[in-house]
Order: sequence, then structure tokens, then C-alpha cells
Amino acid sequence: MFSKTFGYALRAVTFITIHGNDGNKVGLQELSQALEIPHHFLGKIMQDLVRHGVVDSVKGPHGGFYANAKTGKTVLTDILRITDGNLVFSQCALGIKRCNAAHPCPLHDDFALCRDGMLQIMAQKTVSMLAEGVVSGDTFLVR
Amino acid sequence: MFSKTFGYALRAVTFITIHGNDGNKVGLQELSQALEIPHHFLGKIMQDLVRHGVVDSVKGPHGGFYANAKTGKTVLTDILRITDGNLVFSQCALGIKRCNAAHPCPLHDDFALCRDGMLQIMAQKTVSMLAEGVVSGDTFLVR
DNA sequence: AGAAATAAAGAGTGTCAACTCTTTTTGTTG
DNA sequence: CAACAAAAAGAGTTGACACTCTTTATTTCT
Repeated sequence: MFSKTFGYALRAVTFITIHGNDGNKVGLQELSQALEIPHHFLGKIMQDLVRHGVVDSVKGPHGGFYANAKTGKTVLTDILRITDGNLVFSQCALGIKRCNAAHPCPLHDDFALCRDGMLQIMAQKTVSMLAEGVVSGDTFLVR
Repeated sequence: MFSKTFGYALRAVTFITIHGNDGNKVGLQELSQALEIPHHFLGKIMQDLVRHGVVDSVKGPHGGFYANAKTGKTVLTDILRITDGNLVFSQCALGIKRCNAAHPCPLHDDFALCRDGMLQIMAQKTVSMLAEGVVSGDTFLVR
């Protein structure tokens, strides 16, 4: 459904929301170790997130990533759009090109309902909501 | 979400249910042209479906694929299992390995609800139900 | 029996996501 | 300012999926 990149990005941003605020920064090293994500691959993803302003970063010794004003308010579909592009939002379950409500494939209605439901939930959930769940011990970012 | 192979397989089986019964057979040529699916690739997929008994085939002149007693009763998850394996049924949205109800990722509950809903629908829908929709002109297999 | 048609089988190719490694740039700190 | 630490950038590798091409096996028809 979603790419691995999306999972990595979401987990990383959530981790930074928890541990990278009030002047604290999270290094790439620490981030990749804590979340068990390949170091260099995560670097590229973080680059992209910084470029889009989802998180901020500073270079140099004691540098790293940290949450900005936008970070906590970012909704999951924002991140999905960055990592997976816009295609996820419209593709047909059977891969038929001109599949739409007026010219539906046999699965169109059921699939659209399911997919749009998921996207709607993800459009309402913010990163800080996820962070809350993790802090309270209800949900987990690793393993 | 699902592989192209799944879409190809489902469309092919539905087409055969409509056009390959009562002694009629559908050749690979005809099938791939009607559904606009790459010829040789579809051949491999059909092989697999025949091996699993979803459809039958005969070689030689005027050979081709045709529906058997099982074909119409096949449910969509049967085909999904053949083309995409069992992983689809259990994977985590964020790619976390030991993600489950007792140790959930932040999206687990929402995603499981959505995914299981879709799979449940697909476990109840048979190929002949799809064929009905196509025959009545409500849904389409091409383009 | 021989030719032709057709599915089956298998090897080969392209592309992309996922991952690794190396180099460069930027900023900090002593 | 020199050394160093960390992110940024970019080239390289791998594996899986999607697709193509060629060869073989099987059946039918003349």
C-alpha cells in the first residue's frame, strides 16, 4: 500500500517530535539506531523532509534534526505526498487506467470506499497525535 | 496495494467466465488482445491459474482456456493468494515487523480495520459476481 | 504421419524501489 | 584558523516485479 520510505519518514518525524524539541536535536546516527533504519537511506529521506520544511536541521558537531512549528501539526497525508507522490490517492486496484466512478472496474466502488476512508483518517491525524500515543506507551515505533 | 499480476489475473478469469464456457474456449491471443495485457506475461499468469485449478486449458489448434466448475465460485482472495502470496494479508502499514494488536504501530488499528474490511469484501465476492456486473454493463474490464 | 496451432516452459532484459558507499559541504569548537 | 563532526549530495549495488523472446510440448487436422 505505502512505500517503506513513507514508514521510515513517519516514524522518524514522530521520533523527532518526541525527542527533538526545546533545543534538543536528534542526530542521524541516533535516529537510525533508535528506529533500526538503514543510516544512509534515512539520510536521503530526512533531506527531503527538511527541504519540505517538515523538520529543521543544523550541520556540524552536535548538529541534527529538530521539530519546528510545523512539525507537530503535519498531517500524515502531507508526509505521504512527499514520499509517495500523488498517485496513491487515485490509482485503481486492478491497474485499469481510465477507471473512475463513471467507468468503474468491478472493484472500483469497494476499493475507493476503503482507500478514501484510510486517506481521510490520515488527513486528520497529525504527527503530534502519533507522538502522544507513543509517549503514553500505547503504540510503538520500533520492531 | 495489489500487484499488476493480480489485476491481470482477475480480469482474465472474469473474461473467461463470460466467454469461455459451454464448450467455448478463449485463446491466449484473444485474451491478451481483448484485455490489452502483454501476451507472454499473461501466459505465465494463466499457467499459474491453471496449475491451481482456477481455470482449465487445452493445447493444440482451437485450444485455449475455459471455465471449470470451480472458476465461477472462486473468490477474489483465492486469486490474490495465488498472485501475491500471503504477505498482503498481514503486513504493517509502516513496515514494522512485529506489529500486531498487542504491540501496535501508531497506525495499526486504523489500517487493520481498513485492510481487513477490504479483504473481507474480497473473500465474499466470487468471480461470477464480477462477471455479472460486466455482462450487465455496470462495470468494465478494459481501459 | 506430418504440418500447424496453441499452451507451457524457461531464459533474458528493463526499471524502479531499497539500500550502500564515498565524497563534499557546512558549521562548531578548541 | 585548524580540526572535526555532522548533514547533504551523489554514484553505485541489489533484488524484485514487470515484461519480452525463444524454445519445447501437446493436440488437432488433413
